[in-house]
Amino acid sequence: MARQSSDVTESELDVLRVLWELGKGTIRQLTDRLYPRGSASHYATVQKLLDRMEAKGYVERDRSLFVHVFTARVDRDGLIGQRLRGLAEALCDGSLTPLLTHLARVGELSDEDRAALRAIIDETDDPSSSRHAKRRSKGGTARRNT
Amino acid sequence: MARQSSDVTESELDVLRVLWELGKGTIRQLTDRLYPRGSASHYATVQKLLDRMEAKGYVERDRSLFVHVFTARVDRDGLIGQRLRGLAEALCDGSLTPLLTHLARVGELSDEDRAALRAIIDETDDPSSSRHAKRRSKGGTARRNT
DNA sequence: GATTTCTCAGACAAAATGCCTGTTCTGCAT
DNA sequence: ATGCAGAACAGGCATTTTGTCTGAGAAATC
Repeated sequence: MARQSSDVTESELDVLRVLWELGKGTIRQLTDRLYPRGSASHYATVQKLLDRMEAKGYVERDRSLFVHVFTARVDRDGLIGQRLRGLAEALCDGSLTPLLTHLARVGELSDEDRAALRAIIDETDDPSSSRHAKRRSKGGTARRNT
Repeated sequence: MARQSSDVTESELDVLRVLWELGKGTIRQLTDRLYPRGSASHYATVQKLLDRMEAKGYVERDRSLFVHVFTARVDRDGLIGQRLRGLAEALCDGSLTPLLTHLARVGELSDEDRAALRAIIDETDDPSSSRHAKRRSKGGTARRNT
């Protein structure tokens, strides 16, 4: 009835952010960063968050030392991709294109953004085509939903 | 401690989808569509969902007739935008650009998609610039987060 | 050996979510 | 008019999530 528990929550995301920043860390290090002058409860809170994140596959735990060391198993871009895919699944029948066009249309783009975007499009383009070919082949490439 | 209740849930999204399809509808119509051969409980379920969606501002309720008629107050594109903005807020410091580049990079694009995207970029581009200007001004446009 | 620090297991309240049961009210047919 | 089908509304409930916290035990350090 409620959520299916596979997404990252806000507090878990806080932990991830610190992990991204530090590269890796123990529970204490993460706790100190998240709750300056934190109590023993906060330590346990972070621990529980890490437990759940490990279960969900978002962090890796190195148990070789007595003091466990945690590493992020997903980076920012990975999370972005995951959420975008979820969004596409929920609202666009699995296709990412509507999201892209929405952003291009409504997102405020700086000149740099536009230039970068054009570069990416050109780069991703079929290498056999010329750089700014407006339209090379008309049919063909089917949309994949996975 | 749980979610802040302003997002659309999965079941609510189901209701919205039917509303988008029909344009508008009574509770009974929506119930029939969502639960073919549904019982009285299903009717109440849909009603509760609509109540909550009205409270959140996602649907509008016409009380002028005895039988209330509901309309979606947000369309698919609106929801997409809302979620994209939330995503940007959570993961990209409010900037939509990383989402855009991610999609352009990883999203499978058909030739049509690419062409359409290029058209949008060109269209959104400052009219004073030439169509494929690689870089017109260097500084300038600040990124807005709202 | 004592103290500290860690891990681990479990409990807890608050909230969200989906579902269901009444109860009341309206409009219509008999 | 009166009874009845259907609608609105209010409230409750079970389940799950989420963030927090407690207590017990194991390991390390002094």
